[in-house]
Amino acid sequence: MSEGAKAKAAGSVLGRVPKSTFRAHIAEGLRAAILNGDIEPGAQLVETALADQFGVSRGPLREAMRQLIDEGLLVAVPYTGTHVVGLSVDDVREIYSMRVTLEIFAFEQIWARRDQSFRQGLVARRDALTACIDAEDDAASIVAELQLHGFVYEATGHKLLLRTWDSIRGRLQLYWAAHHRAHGIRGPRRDGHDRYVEMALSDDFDALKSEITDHMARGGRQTEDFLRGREARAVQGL
Amino acid sequence: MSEGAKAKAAGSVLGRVPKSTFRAHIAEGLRAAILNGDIEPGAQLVETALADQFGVSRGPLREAMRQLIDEGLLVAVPYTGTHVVGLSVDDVREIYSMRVTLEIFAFEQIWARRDQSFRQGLVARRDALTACIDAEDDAASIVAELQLHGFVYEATGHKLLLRTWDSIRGRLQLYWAAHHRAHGIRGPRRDGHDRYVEMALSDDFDALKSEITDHMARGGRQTEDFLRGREARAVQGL
DNA sequence: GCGGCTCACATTGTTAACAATCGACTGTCT
DNA sequence: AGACAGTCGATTGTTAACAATGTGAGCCGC
Repeated sequence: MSEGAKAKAAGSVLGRVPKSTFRAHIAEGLRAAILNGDIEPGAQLVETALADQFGVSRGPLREAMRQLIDEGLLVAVPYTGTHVVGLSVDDVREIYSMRVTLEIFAFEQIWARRDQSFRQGLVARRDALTACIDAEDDAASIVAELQLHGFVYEATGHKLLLRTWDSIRGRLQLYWAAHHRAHGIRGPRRDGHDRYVEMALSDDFDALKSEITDHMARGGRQTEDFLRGREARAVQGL
Repeated sequence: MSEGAKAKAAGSVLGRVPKSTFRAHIAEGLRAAILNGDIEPGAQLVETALADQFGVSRGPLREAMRQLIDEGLLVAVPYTGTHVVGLSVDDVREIYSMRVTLEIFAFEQIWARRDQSFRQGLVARRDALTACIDAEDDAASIVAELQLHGFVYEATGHKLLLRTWDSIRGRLQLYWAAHHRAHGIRGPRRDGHDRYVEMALSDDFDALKSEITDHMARGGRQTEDFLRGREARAVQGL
């Protein structure tokens, strides 16, 4: 994904050279498969089978898996196996509490530098998100919401902050995708983001801070409830 | 390092099984070599040479290098080479601004749960740090200071936060180690940390917040000054 | 003398075979 | 019947050879 961003920044007009390196393709494909739910949380990944499936050798595949491990989507224990990370309520709490802190920090960084292009970019992504919500396209709205929030992190120009957001985004998407697959409907509805963007463009930083806190509290509660229901159903199923 | 912590948690009395997996050893060795300055910032790392030096094949070595890349200590461009990350004042600013936010967040998380063991652990690490400073052992004091701050992150029990701290710690240590090698003396002297710990154990959260902000501002300024001097000297050297 | 081209070298990317380790099954002994 | 040791299969860790790519030197034509 950072490749795409780089290409766009450099001028996307000339059609993006393949740039080789299987590792990147495999990582992308695997990540998509996990977030799509083609591979369930907790499932084991066997290197030989995956290498066969992707049509490559185990070397590049292992490196791609290492990358997903660092992204927090996989967990590996030496000589025994690697699994897709499981879903837990604690993780959701950690993710959302972290998001509150990081996103307020992001706005602190950019607050005085919010220029026209920032406002336009934010509004454009808000509109894209509401369009997806109105079209009832859950998968697209997940991506759109991540891009809306991600835009703030990018706009700060804070590379370390953006890196940290990237390390969280994957797991957040994992939970949202699982929620979407289970219930079909998901996430705060459109007016929630309308208010968020409104505050982000206002001159009242404290109001934005409490809006972010509320926004995350709503999202976190929703995801936690989904998870608890899932756990209850799993116990019933046994 | 997480291995050591795990071994300690499991009971370090029985002398630590090698636990196999070259990858971890190599990563540890390489990281130490970089932080020691045996490999200078900006230097290129050649896989074959390193593999030869470590006495292993390129496979495990590549995976170890991938890990260091994810830690932000190396940068790689496909088919051309991988280098130790260079030192830049922007990075220092980012690291220290991030530290302010993360460390305040950490104390928010643990503030109401500061029990006896937390206080004792904090004081113990403060004492260890002052001992290293009094002994004028710079290398040890760098580690001690990282452990003092790291203890706060660990105490929160916030896995995602700890993970984020881990991703920053390496680069922070890189800058401190470079500073140490250049000047021989480094870091805020002991009373700075005395005050920090005092505030951390007090009941005035706002006072702690401003102490953290000041603490980081001092450290950041010091590191930035060192870097600017280094750059100036490099230009002069050309 | 200078710009572009070719070619060889250095380095990384990839592959397939081999070795080490873990988990479960089975058979035996008490 | 229960517990324990040995063994087998599955999976990951490791290795060395092979292929693809980028870089720079040297050469040629102008």
